[in-house]
Amino acid sequence: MTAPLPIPTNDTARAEEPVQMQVQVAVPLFAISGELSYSVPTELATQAIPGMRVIIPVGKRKFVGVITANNHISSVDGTRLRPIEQILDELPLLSPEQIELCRFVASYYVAPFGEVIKLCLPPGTQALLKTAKIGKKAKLKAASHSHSQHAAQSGLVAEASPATLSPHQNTAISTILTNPPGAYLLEGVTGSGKTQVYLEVARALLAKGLSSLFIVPEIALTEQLLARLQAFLGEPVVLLHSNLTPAARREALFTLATGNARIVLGARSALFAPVKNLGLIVVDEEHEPSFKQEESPRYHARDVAIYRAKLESAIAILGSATPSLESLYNVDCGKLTHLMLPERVSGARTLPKIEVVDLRARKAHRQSQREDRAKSEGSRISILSRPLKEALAACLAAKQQALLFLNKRGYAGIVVCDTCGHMGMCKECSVSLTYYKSKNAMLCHQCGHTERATEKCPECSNDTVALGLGTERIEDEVRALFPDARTGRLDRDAVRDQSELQELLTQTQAGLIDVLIGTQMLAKGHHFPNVTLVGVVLADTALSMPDFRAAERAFHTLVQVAGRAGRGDEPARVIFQTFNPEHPAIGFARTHDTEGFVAYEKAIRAALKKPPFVRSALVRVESTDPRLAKQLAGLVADDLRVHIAHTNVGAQCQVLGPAPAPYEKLRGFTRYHLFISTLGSKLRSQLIAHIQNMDELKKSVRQKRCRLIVDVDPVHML
DNA sequence: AGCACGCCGACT
DNA sequence: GTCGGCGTGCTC
Repeated sequence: MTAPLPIPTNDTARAEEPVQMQVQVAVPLFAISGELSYSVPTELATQAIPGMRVIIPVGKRKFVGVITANNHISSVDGTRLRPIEQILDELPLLSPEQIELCRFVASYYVAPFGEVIKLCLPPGTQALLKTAKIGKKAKLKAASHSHSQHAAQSGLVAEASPATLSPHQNTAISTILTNPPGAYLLEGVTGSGKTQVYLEVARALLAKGLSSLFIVPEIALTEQLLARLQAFLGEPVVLLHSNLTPAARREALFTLATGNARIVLGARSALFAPVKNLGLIVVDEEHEPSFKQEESPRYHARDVAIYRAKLESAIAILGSATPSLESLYNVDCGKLTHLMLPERVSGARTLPKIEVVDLRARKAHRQSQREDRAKSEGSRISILSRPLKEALAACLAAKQQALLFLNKRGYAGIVVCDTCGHMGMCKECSVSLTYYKSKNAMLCHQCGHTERATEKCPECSNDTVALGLGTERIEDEVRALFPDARTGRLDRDAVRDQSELQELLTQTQAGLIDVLIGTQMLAKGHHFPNVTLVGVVLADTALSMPDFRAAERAFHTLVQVAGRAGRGDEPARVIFQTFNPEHPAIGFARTHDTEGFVAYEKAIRAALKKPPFVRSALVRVESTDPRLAKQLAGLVADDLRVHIAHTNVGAQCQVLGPAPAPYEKLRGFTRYHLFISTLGSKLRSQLIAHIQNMDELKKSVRQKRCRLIVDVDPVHML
């Protein structure tokens, strides 16, 4: 075939040529990281608008893509392009701001653009189109209803404001509403009325015709906020989270895209929702690690929220009782305005007093422990200290409820032979198997592998012992100590889906459970008015994580768990059991001293050059071939260091590693990682681009001999 | 992810 | 001289 002849042109000649339209289309195809260009048949030219979905040919197959840009070209240039086949919408499904948001997320988090665009699309359409069938229902049509009609389609009536807002609440609300749209960190202890501030701001904006988007860390928390939003705003609220059926999700997106709802509540992915006239984005519990998506695109909802709010000239409010160091740093940089609600609203109790039980001191009470042991089921020393047991007894006697928190599932974390030391390990992951007494099984918390519990050592046939603590064991012990108490367990093993979770929460709130034992899930913002005792069985577990944020997370969790107590009328007690009573995360949590903890932790991060004082990225090489993973990670590190030396940026960055990841083996993949930190984000992008361009690495990735994972602003170091 | 292209050995 | 192996690279 001959090459197209270069056509001599000048502006006049070009202007006389027939003009044709060209569009850029984002294709949700894994290997295509950007957009592809297509010509638009003349009969469709006026209908092809950015934000609309189209069917386009790619190779021999057809896909649904999204038009991200359009421009006129000469028809001569256009002959090289394949034409789009069909336009699927009559109105853009994505706003220009949504497209720009996706562009930012794709470039900042180094994710394929098409993959990010998928976050905005209704389910189904992004898939490969074998036979291009898009139902009529799926089409976004120009028909629209007015808001007033819709609010009338529901019969909701807005509820009046509570008679009294605290002075601090009033100050926060007026600061937010009287200034040009800005980004705020709203810090307030549990019970200080943060939600009321969100509601008042949202209502004021609704009156101006502006929509609001509420993001919560997990689906379970949407329920209580949903009720308050509907009652207070008198508007239908669109729920958006990954648990929706495809049909429900589709309907939610189309309702929003056609401007038929103005209040959205959802989990992190709701940030990409097609909200019209956006006036406010609220990120509640902004310190929660679950706002970071742990698969591509690995975006952080809190940071994307700030970006989207800015893009749409909307207000952003990040709320927390225990703000992240990142947000406090952004306050120092002037990117966020700090608003405080320093006290609980009138009517709510003061924060509960927290007692720390030093588990080391129990050595002095060996004798009494032996007596306890004889009384309980004859096993090892009791997990519950005397003060916690006594508090539990008193709580139960008073017909009140108790929560026991332990961040470990199962009965015991390790099954070991006490003769030869053999330990039950997962064959696919470098972790020990967790013993479950109820299932008489051992299972891997990483990959789910399950095997029968071994009473005899597979190596030497002697007896094995189960060591360590888990929620299942706590429940066992509580039942043994208090046979009449009704216990419930709140963890991923006991509660498998949203409906089971809701049921357990309802039961607890109805007083059908006396002692609720659980993991993380227990700590989140649930409201338990009758809980007067919160026990943290072992505050140390979170501190031992191999992660520079371990102390911060431990502090957050402890404060949040403690905050579950004393939300009703009765005074409450909180007891932390620990082997490290003098650890700052525990000490500052004990006195609810966020400021003190932050000052302590900030100094450490600054000295160690860790986030939020530097920009970071975690680069991981994974392979089923352990040698290759190690070798490639080493190659990446060497190459990167040479590049840094050549470009003379050594003073502005740091490369740690390569090192085996904390879970060195996971689901059969051996994992090595590098931690990169830089002073600015531009240098970080450059270093990441350099890694992605390494020939040998690219080749191995292409041949599927390894995987490369780049996590920008990582939250978990695992 | 597919699918074509192209450069090597075994066959008619 | 031709068929087909799969390693490599592209998809507007």
